[in-house]
Amino acid sequence: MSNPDGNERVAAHLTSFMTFRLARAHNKLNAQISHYLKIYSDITLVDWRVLRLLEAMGDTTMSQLSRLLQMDKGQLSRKIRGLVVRKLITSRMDMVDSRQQILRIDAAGRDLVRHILPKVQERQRMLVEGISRQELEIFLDVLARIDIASETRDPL
Amino acid sequence: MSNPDGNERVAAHLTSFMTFRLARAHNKLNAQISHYLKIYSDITLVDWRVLRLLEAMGDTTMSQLSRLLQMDKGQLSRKIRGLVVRKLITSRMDMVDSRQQILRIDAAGRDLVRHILPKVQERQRMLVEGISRQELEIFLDVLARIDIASETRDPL
DNA sequence: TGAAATTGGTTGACGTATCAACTGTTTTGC
DNA sequence: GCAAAACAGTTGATACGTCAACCAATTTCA
Repeated sequence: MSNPDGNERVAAHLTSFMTFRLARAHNKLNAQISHYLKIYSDITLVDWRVLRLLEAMGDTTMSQLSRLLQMDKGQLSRKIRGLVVRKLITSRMDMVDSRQQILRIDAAGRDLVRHILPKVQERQRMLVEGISRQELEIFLDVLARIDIASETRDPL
Repeated sequence: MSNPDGNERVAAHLTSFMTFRLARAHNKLNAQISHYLKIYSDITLVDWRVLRLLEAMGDTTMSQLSRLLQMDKGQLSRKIRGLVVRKLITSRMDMVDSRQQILRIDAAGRDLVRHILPKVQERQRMLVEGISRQELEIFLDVLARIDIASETRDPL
């Protein structure tokens, strides 16, 4: 890894504030999409992600959602209850493993997703406007690798 | 480890959505760095970012930090107060514009940054291990463009 | 088989983020 | 030069995220 031509130094410079920039972009993206969701519905960003996942995946469980969304299971538990109360999703006990419950999106939830999705996709399109496919692929690839690398919690 | 059934496969397709992936990576990175900060100090992630910025920028103001961190000014106000109380930074009134106050990192704050920074940089290095310089440059460039694009709040 | 460990989910406590209202200060524009 | 607008920062209400304790069901393995 050590490189006499200063590549490492340059890389160090590049990566300084990398997570900082990522956090910044993330915050702005969240603020933007929350704003849109507020205009077009009365659901929050997390609600949206849960509904979107349930719509795409079909039946699933809380712990699976928790892993996918990389979200606290306690918080998710409360969010799920809210969605059930609002009749956007349903929850029934799993007959095989009675610890878990099977979540399914309801007709109303599906309607909501289908109403909002085009607008979200349009925003998505605007975000990546002017970015080439190749650049986007590299971006997503690097992001995925960072995602994986951020799993280790070994002391440094 | 969870075995990849059909649901996971569909979910993998769904997570190809960029903001979703970005949020996920962001959450994992935050959890990881907060964990490290807890081990090596008693400051939070936001505290760290403020100190790091102040150390790198020299004197600045709250509103400038708010813009840079893309963070709520109210919350920042409370965080700043905490840092001042702990004598990690100082705050004095701007003689030219008495609305604002000038923030500066204190010796103790600087020491803290210098103590933690090497460990943060080491983690940073681990994160980007195996990613070429060119890929990194593209990644950061795309990130910057997404950051800019996420500013618009025009109705879709 | 049965004790110990793991897993799915709930709840409470507490810190943090967000939104809005508010004070005081400076700038803008007629 | 003055009223209106914009700006810097503070505070309060409330929603959200995080951590840890906990219960019940299931799996592990000596």
